[in-house]
Amino acid sequence: MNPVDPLSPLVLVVDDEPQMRRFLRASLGAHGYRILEAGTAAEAVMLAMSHNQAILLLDLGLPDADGIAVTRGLREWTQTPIVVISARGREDDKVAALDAGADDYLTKPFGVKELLARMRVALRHATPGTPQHELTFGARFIDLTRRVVTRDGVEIHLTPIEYKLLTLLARHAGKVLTHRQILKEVWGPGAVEQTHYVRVHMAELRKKLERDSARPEWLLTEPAVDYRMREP
Amino acid sequence: MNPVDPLSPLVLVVDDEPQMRRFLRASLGAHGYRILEAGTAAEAVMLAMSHNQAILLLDLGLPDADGIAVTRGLREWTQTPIVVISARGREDDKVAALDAGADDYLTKPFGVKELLARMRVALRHATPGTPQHELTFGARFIDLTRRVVTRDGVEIHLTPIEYKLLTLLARHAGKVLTHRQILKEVWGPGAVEQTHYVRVHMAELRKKLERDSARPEWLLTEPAVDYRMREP
DNA sequence: CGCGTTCTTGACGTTTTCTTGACGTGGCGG
DNA sequence: CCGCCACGTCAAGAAAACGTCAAGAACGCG
Repeated sequence: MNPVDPLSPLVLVVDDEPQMRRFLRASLGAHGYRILEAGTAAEAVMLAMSHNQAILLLDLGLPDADGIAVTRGLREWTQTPIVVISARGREDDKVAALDAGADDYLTKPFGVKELLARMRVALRHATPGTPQHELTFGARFIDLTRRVVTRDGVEIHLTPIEYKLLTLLARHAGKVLTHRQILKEVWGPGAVEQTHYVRVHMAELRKKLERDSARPEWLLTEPAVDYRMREP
Repeated sequence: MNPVDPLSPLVLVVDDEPQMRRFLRASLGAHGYRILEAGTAAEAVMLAMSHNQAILLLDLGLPDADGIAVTRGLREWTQTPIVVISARGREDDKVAALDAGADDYLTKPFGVKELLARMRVALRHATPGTPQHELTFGARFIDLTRRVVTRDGVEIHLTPIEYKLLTLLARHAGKVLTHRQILKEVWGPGAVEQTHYVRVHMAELRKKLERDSARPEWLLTEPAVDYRMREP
């Protein structure tokens, strides 16, 4: 799995020890996960709210709050799987964490392979039907897990290139992308000169997604540079 | 919770040691669970098919079959949570069991409180009130326990590969699956390049399941990506 | 061993998608 | 005002992907 593939699950790692974070970043990154890191409970909650991560790895020994309370707090508003990683191995700790809403509990030290296996379990539990990765633009939805795009509730068929192009722009919404960047990502590094490709396929995308393709609301042109998608 | 309340969760305990079963019967019974017991894999599968238990506690060291294989077999047709309880504590054993479809893995000896907590986690993961032993789409039914497919009430004979292909698509209804994913799941990781297989067998499936195989209503093609089953 | 079923493989026609070139439009500076 | 440049549009043909059929290999079973 490509590390920057938008379909690879986003993991929010919460641990105050930089060493542990480095370790997890390396291990998970090598297995195709995208990582988000937090060192405090406050940071963790903030990131959890602003990002649509697929799973959360939570250390209980945080400097600014009790991990059990953090878990309970998260469960008030999100169902993202939470795997607790803790140095505390007492049975009561496990029971408390699991009853607070955690989905699994691993005691340090643990094996990476077991962690990955338990993460896979947690990820496949994610209730089917609820997309973990969804992007919204106006009345348009991009369901990244199902690879389905809808507009006003109606499904829109996109060819592979159109879909790639759209997700690329959507992931970098608000940012201006140059021809070279787009061509490299969608067509591969060999086609960096074919600026024509982008124009043709962008036109096709606009026809399908914009109300009036002559006056685009979302897929905007940045003259002399290239394209940009409006932020939601 | 009243111990004899018919609404209390039914637990299928699979372990060949009578002592262990007695222990679990007592512990779980005291917490209001109803118990069903099996000492062999064959017994376990039979009971699992005839009863609608809420959760399954499975010992890996059974006399007549490998616990991993039992797990995999059960996962062909049921989504009942499976908590593995094993004396084997090696990381590879855990990974194998979890990847085979188990939802949790406890190493003997374990604390009852932890077991109960993990059972609560597994139970709250279970999709509320829907024991998925049957899939429906249109006038077609897939009975996963009996491995029988019907259309308009008439039974349809499917070859093993067709059945695998159909259940794969049906379980991921709505999601677009790439030919790589399909080939890996149905034919195994070695056949990832043989995109032809899918086309031929998909055609066969459509002939049997669709009214007009030229204009499929359920088994849809996603050009240049692969296939997708319409959601019910 | 012979039978029927299922799977693999190849060939070929059809459909969809991509590329490519021609041409139109509009802003901007000379 | 004109021409340049970058972008937008359209359509034709090439390329890739898909659907179908059928022959032969592999498999399981009596």
